[in-house]
Amino acid sequence: MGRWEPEARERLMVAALDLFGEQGYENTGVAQIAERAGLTKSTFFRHFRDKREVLFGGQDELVSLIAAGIEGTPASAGALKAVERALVAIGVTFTDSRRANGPRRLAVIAANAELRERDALKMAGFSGVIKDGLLLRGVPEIEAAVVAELGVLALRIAYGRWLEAGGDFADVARPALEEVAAAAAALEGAE
Amino acid sequence: MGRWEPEARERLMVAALDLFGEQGYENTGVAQIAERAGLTKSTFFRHFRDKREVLFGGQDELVSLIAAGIEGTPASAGALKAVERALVAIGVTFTDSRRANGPRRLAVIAANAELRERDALKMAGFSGVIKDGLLLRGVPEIEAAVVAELGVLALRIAYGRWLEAGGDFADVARPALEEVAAAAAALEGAE
DNA sequence: ACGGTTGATGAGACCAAGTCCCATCACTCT
DNA sequence: AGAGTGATGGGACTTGGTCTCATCAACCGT
Repeated sequence: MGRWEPEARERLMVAALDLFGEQGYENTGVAQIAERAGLTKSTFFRHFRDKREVLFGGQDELVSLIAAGIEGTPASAGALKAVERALVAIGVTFTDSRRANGPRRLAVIAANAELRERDALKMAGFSGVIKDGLLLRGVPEIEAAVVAELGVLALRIAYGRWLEAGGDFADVARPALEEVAAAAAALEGAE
Repeated sequence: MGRWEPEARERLMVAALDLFGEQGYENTGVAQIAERAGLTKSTFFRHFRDKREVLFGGQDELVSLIAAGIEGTPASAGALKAVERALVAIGVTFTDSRRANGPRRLAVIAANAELRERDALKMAGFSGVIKDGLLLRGVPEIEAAVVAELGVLALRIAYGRWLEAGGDFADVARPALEEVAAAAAALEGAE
């Protein structure tokens, strides 16, 4: 059965999310996920490097979009503007179907330390691309690191709001970044 | 042999770092680490929840110190000042022996995705305690998140400099936080 | 000195994640 | 039809991680 059925990857992701939600991430075996998708363990690991990645697919695409968004920003613009363009750029991947699964996905990740690890690394990856992109534009080291962290924070905030409210991701990303930047600029000195 | 020898945990950490450096993290088995320490696999997992944690011990202590550092800051002080106190507070754990192993440890972590994941989660954990501590002080949500991220960034920067230069951790942590805060305050708007 | 208790360890069975290798089947092209 | 291609099935194998039970040294009270 199921052999050569299209979208094996999609089927695996759906099956995994369903099972994780029903019985928890740790109580769900890879073989079980594959079975529900009409496939086998071998095929699962052909599509995903490990069990976690079935929940974190598409990161490479986001990284590319972020890098492109920064690189495509006029050299005259500031670092924050470049990050804003990056956040807007990734909006194209935030589709309705992703939004539908978002809350379940977040709940599963929040309930498991192994998945939180992967999520943290994913965010660190975003931060890294942003920082590297800014360094290429000549932004000083510390400023690049600061803006990268603030950008990722804005991304997380915007993602949460987008899951709740829907609509165009850019419409939540821009205000989120502005709020974060405003909070940063308003800080009093530490001495 | 080696039964009841003191500091089994220490011996395991040293053996692990040695073996990871010699032959890589992935080519080193838990049984091998335990053997070099004169112990067994069972005992290894009694001291560390998993293979990675042998490189990340002491996080709980840091988290406690951070929380205490923030809580012990006068309510009149700003968020940045509380974070500064937290960074100074963790300085007591940065001993000479830790500094001696630091570079090797960083190299091993950098070379392995699994370990980078754990490291990223560790940093996210720090960020979380800081943020929670600031929220308890009445700092607004966004500002707390911003300052927490900046604090962790300063922590990473300070740790790198401390590994190079040595001395009192507080003497590198304070300037690092000031630089980060200054870079954040100097940002131009995103519009 | 003796026996019981405690606490860390040893030993081994066991499960699941992840790797490898090879056979198989559907589809395509010539 | 026959060969090639690419995704899949299947099973052996390694290793991280869990669990249970036995063991042994130190301590403690009588």
